[in-house]
Amino acid sequence: MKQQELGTKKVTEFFPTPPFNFDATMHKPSHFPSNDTQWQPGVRWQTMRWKGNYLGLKFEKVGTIGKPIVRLAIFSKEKLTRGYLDQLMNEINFRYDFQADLNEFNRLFEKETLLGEIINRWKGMRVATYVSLYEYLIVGIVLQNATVRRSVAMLQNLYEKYGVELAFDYKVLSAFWSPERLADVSETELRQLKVGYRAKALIKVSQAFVDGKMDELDLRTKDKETQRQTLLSLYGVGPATVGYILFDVFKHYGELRHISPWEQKIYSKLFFNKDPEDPVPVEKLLTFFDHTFGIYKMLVVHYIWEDLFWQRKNEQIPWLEKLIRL
DNA sequence: CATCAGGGCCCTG
DNA sequence: CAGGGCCCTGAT
Repeated sequence: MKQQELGTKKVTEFFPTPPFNFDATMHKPSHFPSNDTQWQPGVRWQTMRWKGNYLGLKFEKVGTIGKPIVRLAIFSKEKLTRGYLDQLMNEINFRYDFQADLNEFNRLFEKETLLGEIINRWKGMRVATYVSLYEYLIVGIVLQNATVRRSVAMLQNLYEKYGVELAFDYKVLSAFWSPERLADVSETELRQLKVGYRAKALIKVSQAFVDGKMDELDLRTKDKETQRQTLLSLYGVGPATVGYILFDVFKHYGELRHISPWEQKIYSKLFFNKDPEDPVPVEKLLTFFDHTFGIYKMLVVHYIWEDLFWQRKNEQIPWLEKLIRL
């Protein structure tokens, strides 16, 4: 892997809408580990490839939940222009959902007996996506039909062959390749990285970004169903992957219409205290979420989901361990 | 040892 | 619209 030294540093600040929970926004314990990021309480490091530049980001918690400030150190090879920085800050505001208004959401659910407790515990948590749409698609594809261990290995292999290592703030973290880099490689070459039949999808998705068929900023201006159809037109991208993207990347808090078997078991346990061996039918779960949580249904699920995985960091949850295919 | 489903999706009939 | 196949791997 090539390495780049990011010696230039520029510090700036964000003012998220209150209430804002730094750690719950900047670290999602349910995500699988990858070498492009690192977190400790109050600090998150992240690599970023944006508009042709490689960047190292270091976010730090400065303010409080009620008066939030996020300090961001941006590391780059060359000095960045004012215009570039302004657009970068807009992009980060969007990806990390810093300007979200969750007042109505909080008001609607904070009084509920069990849910309210969870929402209050993580009050101000945002739907943060740390990568671009293209990069999220790559992650989505390596997740398909694989164990966590295998997905981690696939992404690692791809990083080693096509990615870049960025050295900044005394750390070395991996960063993504450009879509151009993958668009013309052979399927055989990719298959050597143990991605299996996903090779074809990785190439075709890359090509869609290169020839402009897929454009993240343009898609953001479209409505949800147009976004869905556009994403579904990508080879190797189906309803499951698109569901995650509409929520995580495009911030549709009510997007939930696909539930995979392991998620079904977890929801059955959490919401109905049903044994994973005998889960609630998916159709019933979907109707329940829709009727109870409406336009916020996936956001509610996200709070409960992350709460569960935060617990898992501290204590063993035996029934959960069985459902996570490591 | 074999078989099978899977943190899906495509293609066929 | 149902069902088989696909890279692999872990479970049975």
